[in-house]
Amino acid sequence: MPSAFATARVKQHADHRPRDNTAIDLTPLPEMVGYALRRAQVAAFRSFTRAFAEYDIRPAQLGLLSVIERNPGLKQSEIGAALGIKRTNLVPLLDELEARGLVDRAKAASDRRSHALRLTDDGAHLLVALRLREAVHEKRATAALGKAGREQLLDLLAVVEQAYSTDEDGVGA
Amino acid sequence: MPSAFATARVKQHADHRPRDNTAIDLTPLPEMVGYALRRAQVAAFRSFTRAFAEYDIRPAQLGLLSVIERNPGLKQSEIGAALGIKRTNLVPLLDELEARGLVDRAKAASDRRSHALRLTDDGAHLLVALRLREAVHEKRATAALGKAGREQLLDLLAVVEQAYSTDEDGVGA
DNA sequence: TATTGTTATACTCTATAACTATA
DNA sequence: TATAGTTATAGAGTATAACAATA
Repeated sequence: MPSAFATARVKQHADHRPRDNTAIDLTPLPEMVGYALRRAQVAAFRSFTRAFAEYDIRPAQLGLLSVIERNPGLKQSEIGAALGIKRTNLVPLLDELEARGLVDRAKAASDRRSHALRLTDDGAHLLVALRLREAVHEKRATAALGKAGREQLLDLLAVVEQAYSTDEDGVGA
Repeated sequence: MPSAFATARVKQHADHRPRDNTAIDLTPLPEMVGYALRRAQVAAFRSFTRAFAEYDIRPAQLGLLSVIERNPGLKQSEIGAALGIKRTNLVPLLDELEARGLVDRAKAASDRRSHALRLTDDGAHLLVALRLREAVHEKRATAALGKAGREQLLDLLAVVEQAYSTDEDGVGA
């Protein structure tokens, strides 16, 4: 998709946003940030699944492999906190990566309760391939958004995440 | 959160985006659109859950009630297509709304295979309250993003959804 | 034959409670 | 007592296959 087209659309506002041709009135859903986030996230997830089908890797798994490589020896609880995954849900994720021979759980010498996580050689090699595929996949977004649009989106998403996280009861003071 | 602060952050680029103080290197996850989408969407979902806890309403349910009100008499398959919900998964969702007396499934006269969906009076009344709460909840995003930032985000999300949907194998041509 | 709604089922993500072994 | 990892379990979203009633 040509970048010029994408750039033009980025400058559109609500009135010019693409409308459904289904004749079904979705008002006010398309104007809700949460709804738009959900639609985009589901589309991105499906695209990811297709792109990484040959490796049988899901987004959370790529995230784990990536963080473990950049931070070898980290404890499970630390990685879970960094990625927003509860330690209880991290267990089966790591079980699978370990069973596939991609990650190694070693008893830490300093604190024998915890595990020091590292990639195996297989894991490191696979991650190289995954990163290449990731770069191609990411270009999908960049091609449609434009470089500046993509950066802007990342900034706006960080603001939204922050706004909805700092939120005690969900409806403000 | 003051809008001036939000606007300032919107203009930041990758290098100035808020960094983790966990000392854990997440590179390159924060630069991936899919990862940022996921983080923001989960935060928005949790915020929604808190905001609508007293009504016991989830995002998908608000979407259904909203679309049914604006398009009374629609078939399940039509609503499912409009909201991106498979008809098989729509069944338990509508079952619950019907059991709570919010939605009515009537046999359509024209095609007796299908159901004409309508809100009950209770459903219509509840939706009024839900819309008020929704407006308050949505202000969270607007306050953090600014009006222009929010519109920009909606535009960018529409582009991303489109880009990842038009995508056959997830990695481009 | 095709479509509408349905049932049954499976997998993933998220969540809470309680256990174990260490600290 | 508190923490790290684990187990068990439950709820919700998404997915496919197959069935009955109707078109």
